[in-house]
Amino acid sequence: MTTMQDVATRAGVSAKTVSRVFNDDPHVTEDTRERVQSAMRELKYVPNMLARTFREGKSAVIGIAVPDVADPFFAAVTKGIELAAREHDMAIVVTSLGDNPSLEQSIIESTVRRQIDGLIIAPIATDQSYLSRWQDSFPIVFIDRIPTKLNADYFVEDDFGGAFEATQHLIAHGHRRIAIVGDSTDVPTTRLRLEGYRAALDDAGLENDEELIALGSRDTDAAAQVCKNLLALPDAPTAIFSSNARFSTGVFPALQALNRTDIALISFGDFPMADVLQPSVSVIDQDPRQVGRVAAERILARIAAPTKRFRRKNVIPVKLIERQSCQSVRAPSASAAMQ
Amino acid sequence: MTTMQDVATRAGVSAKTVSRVFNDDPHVTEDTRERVQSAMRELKYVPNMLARTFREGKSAVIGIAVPDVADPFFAAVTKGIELAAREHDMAIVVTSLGDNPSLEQSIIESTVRRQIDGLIIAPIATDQSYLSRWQDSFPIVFIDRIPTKLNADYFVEDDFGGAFEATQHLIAHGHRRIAIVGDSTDVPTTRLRLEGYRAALDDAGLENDEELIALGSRDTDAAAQVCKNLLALPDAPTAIFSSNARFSTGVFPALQALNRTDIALISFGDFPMADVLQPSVSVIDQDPRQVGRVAAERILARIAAPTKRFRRKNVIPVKLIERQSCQSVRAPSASAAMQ
DNA sequence: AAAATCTATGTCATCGATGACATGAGTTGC
DNA sequence: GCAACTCATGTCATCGATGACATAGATTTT
Repeated sequence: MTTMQDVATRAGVSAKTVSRVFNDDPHVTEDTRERVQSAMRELKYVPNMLARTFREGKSAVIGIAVPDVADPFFAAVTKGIELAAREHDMAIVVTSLGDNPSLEQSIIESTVRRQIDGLIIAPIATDQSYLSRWQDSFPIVFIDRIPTKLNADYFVEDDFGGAFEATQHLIAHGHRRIAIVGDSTDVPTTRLRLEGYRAALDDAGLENDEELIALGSRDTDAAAQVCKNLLALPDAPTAIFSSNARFSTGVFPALQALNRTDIALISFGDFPMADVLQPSVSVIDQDPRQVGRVAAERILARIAAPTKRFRRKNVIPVKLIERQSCQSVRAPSASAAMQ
Repeated sequence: MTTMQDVATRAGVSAKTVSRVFNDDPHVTEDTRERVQSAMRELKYVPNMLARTFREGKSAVIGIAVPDVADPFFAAVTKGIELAAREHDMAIVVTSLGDNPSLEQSIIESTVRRQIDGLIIAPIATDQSYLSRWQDSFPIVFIDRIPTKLNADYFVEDDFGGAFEATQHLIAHGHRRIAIVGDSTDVPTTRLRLEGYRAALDDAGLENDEELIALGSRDTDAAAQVCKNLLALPDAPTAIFSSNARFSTGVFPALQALNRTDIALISFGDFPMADVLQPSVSVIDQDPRQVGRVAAERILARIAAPTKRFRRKNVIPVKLIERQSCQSVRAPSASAAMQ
């Protein structure tokens, strides 16, 4: 590993002068500059960023913590963050939080030790108060899910609005018995989506049948099972609102396996191939890449202007993409109910 | 930011003693240890990893460079690497190389400056000789694509074998005119898959019709277009071998749009929802998570035993997952040709 | 009892780059 | 001709943690 001192010796100057050349300090003669530069080339000098950033106390790194990097939604968010970060020569350190909320804090702490300059987190636990001690060391931005027991910037999708619109859409297509499938209401996102769902039903004067509220699934397979159970009910739903994209990839195959593609389906969150499935699946689209970008830009803005005030709570609008999965009224009981 | 010195002052000892307590050095009296520990707690001391790793010259970070983090294949690879890395308390710095080969080197260099302890790369350029200068600083492992103009460890899927098997599978189902769709043959991976395809045709005594070799697409949309052109040929193919998963997500919708799901399709690389499409798509499965894990383990093994010798070239077997998309002979011309 | 050994703790230097400040040579102005 | 400046370059200290080595008591060995 070549250091500045090595280059300095080779060029017959002091390390400081090499530093000056490297940082384009104007107070260096053309002659010296050239000698240093060729020494750098000969020795293939590559700066040790660790040394520089350690001195600055910063690392030029944005930490990212999401439930799962391999999830298409978070993968796209990560991409958005990366592209924004690169424009400022910052790198990203990515961490998956997994699905065990009790590990969140320790995973985050091991990231924080690396002196990150900012943290973007989509939390899985129900208490982020442990983050407060770092709030004046570096900016923290929440995405997808709002912080709990902590005040911090966040960028979330319009969970309530999207769920409301999705449910309303199903109602407009004649459905009266609409189920909601999703994970636990411990997740604020899910809670809001449930509220949106309820509000839409209320708005239409429809009953909130608790039997149709099938939340609490832990993974895709569980969601598929829940879906099967719903359809086995005496008074089964004619439509399903899947409150997150990951579970939709479980619900859809389940419907297909039961040969019940007559059941309408709408998904909160687009997912790969949703547009070419048969029937193609209507979704509430969230534009994850954009979420990543705005979160990264907020981090960068806060780094650049630590005292400036910003809007804490940011709700990103979502968009209904209508496809086939709830286009026609396929539910006989629903049309009967309309009379 | 609390430093060891702060803790030391609070506990009335020297920084070194704090360091000893932190690193479980046995030469500390129980009394001192407790005093230091409670000082740490009171001051919420979090070690500055940057300082420690800077001193060691290492960063406890594995760099990952892939064409696109948001691609499901590479997202899964990344996850595999992350899980293996975490077991050794290492973090991952992820970078997307994009699709401009001329940027590869500079993107890698900015990652290397961070004193990474290892690099896992799925390259996009056709010359990695620039990496040679770091080969004795830290281990480098290639995945998915073999290095060009450089000797380094690699873990690739069995491109030739997988393509051979896929093509043979189509042939076994009665297809005689089989097209191959994919990106440029500049990509070694694609070249090998083309060879596997050709070998299978040769084996079966079938002609290699250059008209059916439709490589060189740059993205998903281009692949879709190529697919349309193929079907417009006077003597159109009855089956398509899509040489990568990303393009399959373009080819499938194209077939669907043309209402030509009678055309058999097999994809090199599984992709989300491939199993629930109609028809579900047969694939050559690569197990990206495992690729990530073995690559990470190699990096860790090389760090642990720098002089030990390892197998450089590693080919990971692939597995044909048979689904509906080429189950039955739907190609009339093919069955006619069999007579 | 002196010497050898061990124990708990401290002091100092170090990793690489870079700010603060110093130095010495050259230039300008009166 | 010398003060006042400018400019190129050097020296030193620093960031936080930690190895190498030192020291001062306590304990054991002979």
